[in-house]
Amino acid sequence: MSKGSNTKASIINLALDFASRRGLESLSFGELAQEMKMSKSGLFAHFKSRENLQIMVFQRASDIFTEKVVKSAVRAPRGVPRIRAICENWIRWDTSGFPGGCPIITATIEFDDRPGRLREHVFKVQGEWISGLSFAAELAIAEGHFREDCDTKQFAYELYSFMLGFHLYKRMLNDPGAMSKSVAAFDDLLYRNYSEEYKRQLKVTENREIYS
Amino acid sequence: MSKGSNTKASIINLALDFASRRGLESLSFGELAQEMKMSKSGLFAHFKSRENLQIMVFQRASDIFTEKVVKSAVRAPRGVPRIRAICENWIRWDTSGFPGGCPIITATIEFDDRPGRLREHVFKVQGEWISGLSFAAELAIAEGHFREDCDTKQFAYELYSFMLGFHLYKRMLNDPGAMSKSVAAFDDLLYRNYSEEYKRQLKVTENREIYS
DNA sequence: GACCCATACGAACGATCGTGCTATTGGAGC
DNA sequence: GCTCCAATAGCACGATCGTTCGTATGGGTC
Repeated sequence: MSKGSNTKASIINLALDFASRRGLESLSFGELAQEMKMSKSGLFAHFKSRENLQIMVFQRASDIFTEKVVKSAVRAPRGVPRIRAICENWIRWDTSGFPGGCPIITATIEFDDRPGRLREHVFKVQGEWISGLSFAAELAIAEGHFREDCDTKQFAYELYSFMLGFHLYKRMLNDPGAMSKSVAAFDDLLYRNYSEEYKRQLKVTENREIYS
Repeated sequence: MSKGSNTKASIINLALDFASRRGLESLSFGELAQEMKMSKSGLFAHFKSRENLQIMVFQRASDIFTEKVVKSAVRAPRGVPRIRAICENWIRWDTSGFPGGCPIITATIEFDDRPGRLREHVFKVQGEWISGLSFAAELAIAEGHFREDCDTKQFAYELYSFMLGFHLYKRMLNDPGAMSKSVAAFDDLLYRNYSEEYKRQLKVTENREIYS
């Protein structure tokens, strides 16, 4: 632990910042060493190979993702509140925390046609995330928030698509309306899947708020 | 024209295949020269710099896009038919034609945080495309196909998001249901924006078909 | 036939790449 | 205080990178 692991963690965090901006393929030992003010070979010794470095950096990204987006959302009650928490956490994740936005999206586009260990990692993380979104929708059905006939896989696809759209509007187009467009899309997607019962509950709550 | 321009066009087409798989940053004169069976310096002479090569390759991608997706769709009648044509053309564009799928998406993620001439090109192309989607929705309103209160910019955002989702599901996840999920999402998005009048017309047509 | 200019080639440059090998260090455990 | 081992440094390697330069070549124009 201590010394060695500390610098290793620092290196990975630094590399993660680079990767979020210019991708995992842009990582080089030389550049990282210069930024870390240490020798290239000393830095290299921590990873044994470039591919290992890339994998560890991506692993770190997905760990932070699990912590900040998934685990944090699981604290919210099952059903719609949890799904809303997922959306909020995800937007925050892509907006702040990384200079270049969600490094997982970047890695996905980067490696979708590059066979190898890294692609397998990305594939796995993406698959689990999408399964998680579907599962959250299943829970929403179980809670009576979503319609019984809600297609949870379709829901996951549409929700994730809007997240990708946000990333594009925010990072490439610098659209100041990126957030409001995404929120509107999220809201509408949720509403389309609400059960009649849940809509009724919402109306009651609304009225209570209005007339209280 | 003739000799020189021919080889130059061949180089760009070859580079475009590479770029669709591994991105514009992965292009190197050495590799291209080897594949083209010509000298590195001979190939270099056509472009003067690597950045020029990347820009010309991206320009070529957007030219093909305009031809195969935009111009082809404009031949369809204004309104919903044209929007449907856009969706179909786009899916075909991302599915076939390039070994690694839409090179514009790849370039967008790659350069969204790399200031420079290339980023400006990508920004411009993306902006025009999204404006085009909004405009198609405006025409649909004018034709009476879409509701008067349709938010065309929101429509463009959602439509483009589903395209990004398709790219992800198809290329990274290899989901065989990518196409059906996208078509379902497109259909639903359109339906949500239909005017009452257009829905009525559709029902009549449906009935005619059923009872004819 | 002479000339010209676009096209391509070969060789070389400095830089950087990933990756080995061999010291040197410096702190923890005895 | 000594020993040991993990952490870091130094140096070198072959490869590839983008780019430059000088030179051939060969088809089109006078």
